[in-house]
Amino acid sequence: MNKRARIADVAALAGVSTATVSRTLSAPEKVGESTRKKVLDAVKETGYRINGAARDLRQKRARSILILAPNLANTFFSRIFAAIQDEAAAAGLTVQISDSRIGRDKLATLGHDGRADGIMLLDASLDPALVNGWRLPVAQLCEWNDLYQAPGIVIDNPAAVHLAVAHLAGLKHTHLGHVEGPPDNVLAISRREAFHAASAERSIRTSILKGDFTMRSGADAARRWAELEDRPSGVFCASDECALGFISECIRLGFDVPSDVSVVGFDDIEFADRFIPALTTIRQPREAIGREGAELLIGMLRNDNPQQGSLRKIDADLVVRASSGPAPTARPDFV
Amino acid sequence: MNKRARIADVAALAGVSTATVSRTLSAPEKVGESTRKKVLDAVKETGYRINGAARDLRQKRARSILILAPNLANTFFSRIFAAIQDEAAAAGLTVQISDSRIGRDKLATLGHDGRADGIMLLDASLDPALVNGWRLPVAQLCEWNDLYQAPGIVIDNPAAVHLAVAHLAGLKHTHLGHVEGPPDNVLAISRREAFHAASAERSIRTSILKGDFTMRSGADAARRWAELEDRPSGVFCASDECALGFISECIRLGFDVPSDVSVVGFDDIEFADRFIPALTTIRQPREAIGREGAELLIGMLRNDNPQQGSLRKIDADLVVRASSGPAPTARPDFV
DNA sequence: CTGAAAGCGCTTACAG
DNA sequence: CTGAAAGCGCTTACAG
Repeated sequence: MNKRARIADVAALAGVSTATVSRTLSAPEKVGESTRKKVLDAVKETGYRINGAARDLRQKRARSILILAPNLANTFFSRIFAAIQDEAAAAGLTVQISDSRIGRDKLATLGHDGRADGIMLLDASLDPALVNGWRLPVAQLCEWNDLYQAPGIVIDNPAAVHLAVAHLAGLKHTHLGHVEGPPDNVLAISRREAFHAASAERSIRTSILKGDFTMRSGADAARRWAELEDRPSGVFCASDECALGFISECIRLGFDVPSDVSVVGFDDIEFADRFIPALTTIRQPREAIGREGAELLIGMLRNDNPQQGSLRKIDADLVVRASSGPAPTARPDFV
Repeated sequence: MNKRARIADVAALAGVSTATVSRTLSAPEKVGESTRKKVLDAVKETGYRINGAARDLRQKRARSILILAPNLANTFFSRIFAAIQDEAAAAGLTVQISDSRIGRDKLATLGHDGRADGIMLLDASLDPALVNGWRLPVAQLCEWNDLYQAPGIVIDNPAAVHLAVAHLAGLKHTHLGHVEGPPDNVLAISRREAFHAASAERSIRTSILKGDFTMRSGADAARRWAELEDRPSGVFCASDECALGFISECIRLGFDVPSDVSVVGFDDIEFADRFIPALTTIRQPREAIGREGAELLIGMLRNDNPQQGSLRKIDADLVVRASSGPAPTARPDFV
C-alpha cells in the first residue's frame, strides 16, 4: 500500500482490461462469474478504490449539490442543512456549502465549473440575471424571488401570520405591534403585509416597529415600544431571535410578559420552548423544509427538467406557549 | 450561448492552441500581448468558463475540503462552519459537509475518491484505523483522539474547567455538582476529570449527575438534583444546552437560580446571554476555532506535511453572568 | 462476455 | 512565446 491503486493496476493484476474492471464494479451482472472473482480479488489485494473525480468527469456530473445561504452562522439553517445532507447522502450526492455573499464572480463560477450538479438556494437577494445564468438546476428554499426561473419550497408565510394574528385577536388584543424584518427581505415583506391584512380583517389597530430578525433589533424595538404613549398589548415579531430579544429587554425594563405584553415569534428555534417565558411562535418545520427541498432538487437532477418557477408551500403551525396571554383589559382581575 | 464552451472552442475562435488558452488564463505573463488579447476576446465572445472538474483531475487535486461532524443540526457548529467556509473561500477552496455518522464504507471512501483535498474532523469517536487510513491530510477540531495521526486545534478544556470551579469556589460554594456529558465523549471525559481535579485542589465536595450535553438531559439532571438530600449549591454543566435545560427545570420545580443553586455552563451559545437568568459560562471562541482549524488544514495542504498529532490549544474564557451567585450560607442576608 | 480505443476537458513538460 | 502530444483516471459505445 504505497501509492493509491488505479484501475489499470487492478486490471493488470487480474489479467483483464480496465473496461472489465469498470464493469465489474458498476455492473457486475455484465461480467462472467470467474472474471468477476478475479477482478474482485485484485481489487481487494490492491486496496483499489474508484477515483470519483475521474469517474465524474467522464460522466459529466459531479454527484454533488451546493447549498447557498446568506449566513452560514445562522442557527436557523442548521437543521435544514442536516436534512438536506441526509437526503443527498441517501441519493449518493455530496453536499457543498457556501455563503451566498461571496463575490459576484465567484457566484457566477459556481454554476459553471462542473463541480456541482445543482444548487439549493436559500437567498432571494441575488441578482436574477446571475441566478438564471447558471447552467444548473436550481431550487429555492425558504426565501423566494419571482424573477428566478426556479421552483422552490417555502412555507406559507401569509397563512402562518394569520394564525398568529388570530391567536392574539382571540386573546382580545385590539392593538397589535409588529417588529418587522429587514425592509428588503422577501420573508419580512410577506409577513408584514400579511400582518396588516390579518389585522385589518379584524379591525385591529397596528403599529410597526423596525427590526432585522436579530436579537439586538428585538431589544431595540422593545425600548421603542416602551416609549410609546399608546403601546400595543400584543407584539408579533418576524423571527424568534427578535422575539427573544424583545422579551428580554421588556423584562429588563420592568414589564411582565405576557401580562403587560404578549409576544409571538416566528420560526420555533431550539430555545423557543426553553426560554422563560416559553415563546409562543410559528413553528417552521425545518426538517421537512430541508428534506422536501432536497427531494425537489434531486428530482430535478434526475429528470433534467427544471419545472420553472412553481413554488410548493408547506404549512407552518402556531405553537402556543407562555409568552402570550389575554389582553390587559380582558383579564379577569380587571373585570 | 447554447452549449457551454470548452477550451477547444475558444482556441479555435482565437486561432491558437488550447495550451495557449490555458496559459492565458492561468499565467497570462507567459503569453504575448497580442495573443493574449485575441484569446481574451474569444473567451468573452464564447462565454467560456474553465471547467473546474477537468482542471482538478488533471492537477490531481480537488480544491475542496470536507468537514465531518457528528451532528450537523447541532447549532454549536454553525459559527465554526461559517468561519471555516470563510477561510476556505479565501484560499480558493470549496467546502463540503457531511455527517460523520454515515456508514463506515462511505466514510472510508471519502478519504480516497479524489473529491476532497483534506478533511476537517470534528468527531473523535471514529475508528482510528479508518481515520489513519485516509490518504489525505486530516485536521482535528474541538474533539480529539490521541490515536489519530493528525494535528488539531482544541480549546484548553482543563484550564477552562478550572476557571469555572474557581469561580464557584470564590462564591463560597463548598459542594459542587457536575452534569457530565456522554460517558464516551472525549470532551465530557476531559471536563469531568478537570472538574474533579479542580475541586479536589480546593477540598470541595463533588457530586456527579449523568447527562449527554442535551437540554433534555439537563432537565432530567435537575429533577435528580432536586431529589438529592444533600444538594450541591453550585452546578457546573458540561454544555450550555444542558445548563439551560437544568435551569429551566429548576425554575419549574420552584427553585431560584442563582439563590438556590448557581449554574455554570460551557460553550457560550447564542442564547446564553439572553436567557433569564443570563448564563454564566465558558466562552468557546468558535470563530477562532473555525478559522485556526481552517488555517491548519490549508497549511497542511500547501506543505503536504501532516505534522502528525500535535494539538494546539486555544484559551477559553469564563463569562460571568446572572446564573451564578454566592452560596446560600455565604449570602449576606444569612449572616 | 470481453477488449481496444476514444474521450470527458483540462494542463504541462517538451521541443522549437 | 507557442504548439503538438501526452496524460489525469475513469467509462462506454463499438466490435467481436
